[in-house]
Amino acid sequence: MTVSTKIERTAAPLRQQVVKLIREDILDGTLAPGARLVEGSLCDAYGVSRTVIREALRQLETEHLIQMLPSKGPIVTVLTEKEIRAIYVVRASLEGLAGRLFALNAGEDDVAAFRDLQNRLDDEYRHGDIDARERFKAEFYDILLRGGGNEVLHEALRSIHARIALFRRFAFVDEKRVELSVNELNTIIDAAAARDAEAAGKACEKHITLAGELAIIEYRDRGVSDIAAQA
Amino acid sequence: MTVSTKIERTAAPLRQQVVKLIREDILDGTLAPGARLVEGSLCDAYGVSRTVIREALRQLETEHLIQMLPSKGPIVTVLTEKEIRAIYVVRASLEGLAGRLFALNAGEDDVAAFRDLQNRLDDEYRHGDIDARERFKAEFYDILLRGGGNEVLHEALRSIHARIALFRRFAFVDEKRVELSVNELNTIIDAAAARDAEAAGKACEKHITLAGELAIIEYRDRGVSDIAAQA
DNA sequence: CGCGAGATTGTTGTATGACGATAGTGTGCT
DNA sequence: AGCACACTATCGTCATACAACAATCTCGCG
Repeated sequence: MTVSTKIERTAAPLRQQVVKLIREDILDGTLAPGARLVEGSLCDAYGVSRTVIREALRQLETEHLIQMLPSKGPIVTVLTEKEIRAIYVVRASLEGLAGRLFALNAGEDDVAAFRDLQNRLDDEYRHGDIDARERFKAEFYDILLRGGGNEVLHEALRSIHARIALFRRFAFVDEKRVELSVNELNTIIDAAAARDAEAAGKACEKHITLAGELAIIEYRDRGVSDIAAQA
Repeated sequence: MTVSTKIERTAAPLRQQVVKLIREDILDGTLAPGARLVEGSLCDAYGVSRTVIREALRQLETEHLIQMLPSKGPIVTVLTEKEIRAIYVVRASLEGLAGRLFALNAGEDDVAAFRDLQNRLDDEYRHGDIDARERFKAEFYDILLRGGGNEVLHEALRSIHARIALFRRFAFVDEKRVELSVNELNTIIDAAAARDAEAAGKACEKHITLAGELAIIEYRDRGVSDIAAQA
């Protein structure tokens, strides 16, 4: 159980802080897919009672970040190739919707934010390191979804992004993919700013469809499936 | 706390049975939007410990079926008009995807099941009572999503359907809407059986967009918002 | 020396009781 | 009547306990 920080007992439901910490540890790979989450260890690691841990696990389970093996306990979710494909299909569709909604509903300030982002694309994304790219992409989605004005979609995509966080990172590593991404992002922003809902939607969808194909390739190349075996 | 059944202490995690029971009580209106869910009462009602109840609440909260009011406790989620709109927009998009996926991926047996359903459309849906229509629609989605072969989409739509279960019922009440639905369902099934992904997708999407408009009208007509006021 | 039965351990599922914090409610005093 | 204060209801959290079950280890027996 090698886990990042302990918890500071300040304010806001403890369990939410715990959920956040565990989620972060899963998303950044500290807790690898297949890793067991033993309640007792988590109590020690985060310094809270089993009650809190268990409730946090319940939530993470509902978010599909962990799976309960019957009479064995929770493990970090191990995705199969089929599941990854399925997720990317849904994700592509939802992000297509996000693109359309932005074009339809975004305020001028959102468009301006997109344009600003576009200006920083070269510095921060093309020439940035992995973390910079990740931050950039987070900001991109922030603007895209805020502009779309659909909180339900926002939440749904947040959930989906979390489920495949490990694979999303791959896209930031492959330099060839980064070049493609830059073009795609430019296309999306241009279409969105031009209020061309159809084009923006298609561009977003295509962007994710390609990302999905890359994710599958990476999934096969790297021994991600090995991790599953250890379970 | 007027709640349906007690729990029989047999097998399968108690909390899952409790989640199921509470969920059913919410979906069928036994627990109305805005109703408070007091842990103690739930313990009595379902005959389990607070531990179990609290974990169940955590899950229902993540599913958005209940909301936690800070320092007040959980209530059955009260949807605003804006949220309903947002949900229907996402739902329309996802069901559009479901239609396309069915056309692309369904096996001949799925198509046959659809055709069979189509034959029963008149008897069971057009001339059925509300419960019959609800069952029919459930079967429709079962086939549609099974044929699409995307479990992630299946799950996402299951969740969305649960969130607006109360509004979905409206569609089964309005006779004029039922006639429209019959046509739409016929269109969907025809397109899906013809493997016309584009047409099937569009038909599914349109079906839900119309349903969403009806839901909003019903939401305004009936004093659904009154319930929110009591919170 | 190997193998299987039984003991031991690790972990979850569930229950119980306790306590502080907080918000709502009621009561009594002015 | 108005306001302050005590009381109550409820949640959040903790600690503890125990049964059920699986995995593992051990020891005795062939």
